[in-house]
Amino acid sequence: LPKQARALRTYDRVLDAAAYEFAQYGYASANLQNIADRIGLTKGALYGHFSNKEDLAAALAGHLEGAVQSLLEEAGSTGAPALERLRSLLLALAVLFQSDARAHAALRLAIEAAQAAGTPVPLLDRVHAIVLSLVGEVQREGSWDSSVASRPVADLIVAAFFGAYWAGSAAGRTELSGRVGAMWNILALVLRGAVGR
Amino acid sequence: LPKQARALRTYDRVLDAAAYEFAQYGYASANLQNIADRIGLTKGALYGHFSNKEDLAAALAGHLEGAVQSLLEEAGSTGAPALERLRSLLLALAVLFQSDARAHAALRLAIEAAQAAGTPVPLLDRVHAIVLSLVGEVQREGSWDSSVASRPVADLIVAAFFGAYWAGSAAGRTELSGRVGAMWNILALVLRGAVGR
Amino acid sequence: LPKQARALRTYDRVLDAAAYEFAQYGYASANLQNIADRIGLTKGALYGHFSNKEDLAAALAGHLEGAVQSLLEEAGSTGAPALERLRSLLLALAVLFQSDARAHAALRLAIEAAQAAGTPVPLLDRVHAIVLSLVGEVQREGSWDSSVASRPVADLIVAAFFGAYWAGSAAGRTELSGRVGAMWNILALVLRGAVGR
Amino acid sequence: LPKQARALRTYDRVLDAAAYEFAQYGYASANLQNIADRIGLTKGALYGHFSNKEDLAAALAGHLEGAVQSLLEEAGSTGAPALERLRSLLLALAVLFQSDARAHAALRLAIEAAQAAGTPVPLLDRVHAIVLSLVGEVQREGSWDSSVASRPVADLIVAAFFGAYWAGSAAGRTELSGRVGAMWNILALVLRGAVGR
DNA sequence: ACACACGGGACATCCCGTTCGT
DNA sequence: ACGAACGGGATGTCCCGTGTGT
Repeated sequence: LPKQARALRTYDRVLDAAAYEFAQYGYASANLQNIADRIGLTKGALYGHFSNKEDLAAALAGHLEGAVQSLLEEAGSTGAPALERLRSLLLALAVLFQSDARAHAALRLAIEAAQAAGTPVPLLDRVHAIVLSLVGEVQREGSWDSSVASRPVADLIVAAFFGAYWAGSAAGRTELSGRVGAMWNILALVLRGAVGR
Repeated sequence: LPKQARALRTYDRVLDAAAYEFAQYGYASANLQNIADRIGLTKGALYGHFSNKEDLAAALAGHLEGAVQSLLEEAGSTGAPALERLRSLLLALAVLFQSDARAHAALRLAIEAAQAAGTPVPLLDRVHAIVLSLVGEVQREGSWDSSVASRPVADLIVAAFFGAYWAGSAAGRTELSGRVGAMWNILALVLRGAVGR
Repeated sequence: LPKQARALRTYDRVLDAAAYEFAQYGYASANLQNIADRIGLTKGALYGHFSNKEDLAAALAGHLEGAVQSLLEEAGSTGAPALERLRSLLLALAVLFQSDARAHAALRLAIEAAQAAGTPVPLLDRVHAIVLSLVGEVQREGSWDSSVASRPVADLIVAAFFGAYWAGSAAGRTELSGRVGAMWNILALVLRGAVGR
Repeated sequence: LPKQARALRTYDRVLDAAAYEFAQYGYASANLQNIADRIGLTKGALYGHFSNKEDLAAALAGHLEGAVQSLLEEAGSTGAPALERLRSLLLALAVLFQSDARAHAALRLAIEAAQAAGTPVPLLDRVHAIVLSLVGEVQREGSWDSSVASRPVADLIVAAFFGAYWAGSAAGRTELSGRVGAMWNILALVLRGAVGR
């Protein structure tokens, strides 16, 4: 673990540089030389902070894990109506992936790893489970039509938000949260409207 | 000529093997030796059909291009109500990416290339444009509420369908079209419901 | 496994070049570039024959293993007096390590590995066991004094012969078998002489 | 001064740590970080005492040089029968390499260097010369048969003792002097026995 | 036309030696 | 003076693309 103040800052700069590189090129094409160059370091200097390329990716994954964990816990609490917690969760995720380059990169790496291994993406599974649970609560609270199966609704929500992330990641991330907000309004409108029928 | 016939078959087998490799590992980590091994060929034989790795990817991209082109043209025709054409387009895309390994791989490669270049994915842009146009038509036809801005609706639809693709690609592609159909039902229900209010 | 005639020759040339490099510099300091240069190859070409540096060392070890195995089996047979078999074994080992560069290198690598791991050298243990057994036979046959403990005699023989190898390896290997022969004469003389007393 | 005293102690501890590392892994694979870790220092601190890796090895070599020099001078003196001086020299060398980790390491490094340079090991040459001289004296004193050529006898003795060192270094160095003593008894027995013929 | 071997180059890894800050 | 961070370079690994033989 780094002990000096400068080392902590360097560690962070390395992590950020790696995030941009991984997000742009993926794991295999990410170039440690580029990462070092981005912050004026040498490859040898990186080795003092991370023991190898995979370790860099793991650090990003840990960062994402922590950020998502707190959001999911917040969404699982009972302090607010389920509808509000669901909306907050989705917007918070949108803001996270838009503003936090490390989370952005870690998500890409997680998806790549899952595709290579032929396994589901753990993060998406967990988010889906929470969303599914919240949709059920919202329906029981009477805000949304209970006759609609909750699983397709959860599928739709998760797919839409992560799909927006992918589509938006190429188109420029600045507008992600705005578009996610607009999409949410549409969704909420129609799901609420379905109740009124 | 029989020689040409076998060559064509080999060409196709190479393309399929490359599709699976690219879909699983992405461009950079795809291994030409593995591709050759998948169909019992040697690397040297590959170069009789494709001049290099990029050429393989280009062939897959061309395949996807052709398949999508016909779907988009169909959606742009005027032979059916816009709502039906929109539904058909989305389901057809779902079936395409689920059943056609080459399209699946080409989509991943297109997204990777766009992310590396920092440009939008042309395919997604084109689909989005068509969907946006169709949503407008549906609204003008009175099937959906015209007071809702059509762009967020198109965003939602595109994001949801390609998001479902990504989420589903990890979770097993067999159920993709089923889930897409269910999601479509939800969307159509609520968008129609909004009209009824 | 290499299939073509040229490949077999190249494989052998690589093995020889590696033997000289490993024998001279040991495992860690052996340079694959040097090995390739010795036979006018590139490092990349080596990769077609050996998957990595350790694999090269393993091939040499396998070579030594086979050579020693046949010598030990010959020494364990019963076709000749034990004294003669013991003498033949030692001279054959001397000739082996003097004339076979691969065996020479493999022995050095085996010793290095054993030192790093803190374990005994399997090869030396096996030779010692055979020698100990043969010494016992020689004593029971009456050629050597039975009142002398056989273990120190075996220790002496093994130590002398492998020690001669080490001392001789630096001083030039050409005279190894000659010196070993002379040493053997001394040993046989005195051990036989002890009987006569 | 107390400062100097501590520095001397640290210097010694570094030397010991380096000895164990060099003895186990050889020069190339010895890791300065490991050496520092063994005694709770950092690499930077090492460079306060030694200017580089080679300097560390040179210090060990100097240590061995001094120890061997005194033994050889003792063996060259005329205060005792040659047979006794020869026996003492060999046992003293055995004890040295068994108990003194620095001497042990330095011997390995000396042998490695000689192998890399293609030159004989100076230490072994000097020991061999002394032993050869002593064997001649012993023969002239009438303790051993003069008709036996003294060079092979010296070869045998040197090879046996350094061979025992190598074989024993892997098998555990604790019993080295015991085995050397037993081997000496065998040698002395037979060489004396040869006289009796 | 295929199979195998080979050339070439890029990259991750690794560690020695130095330079900062404390 | 000690220790962490850093620079630099060498080397093993790996794979794409080309040749040579069958």
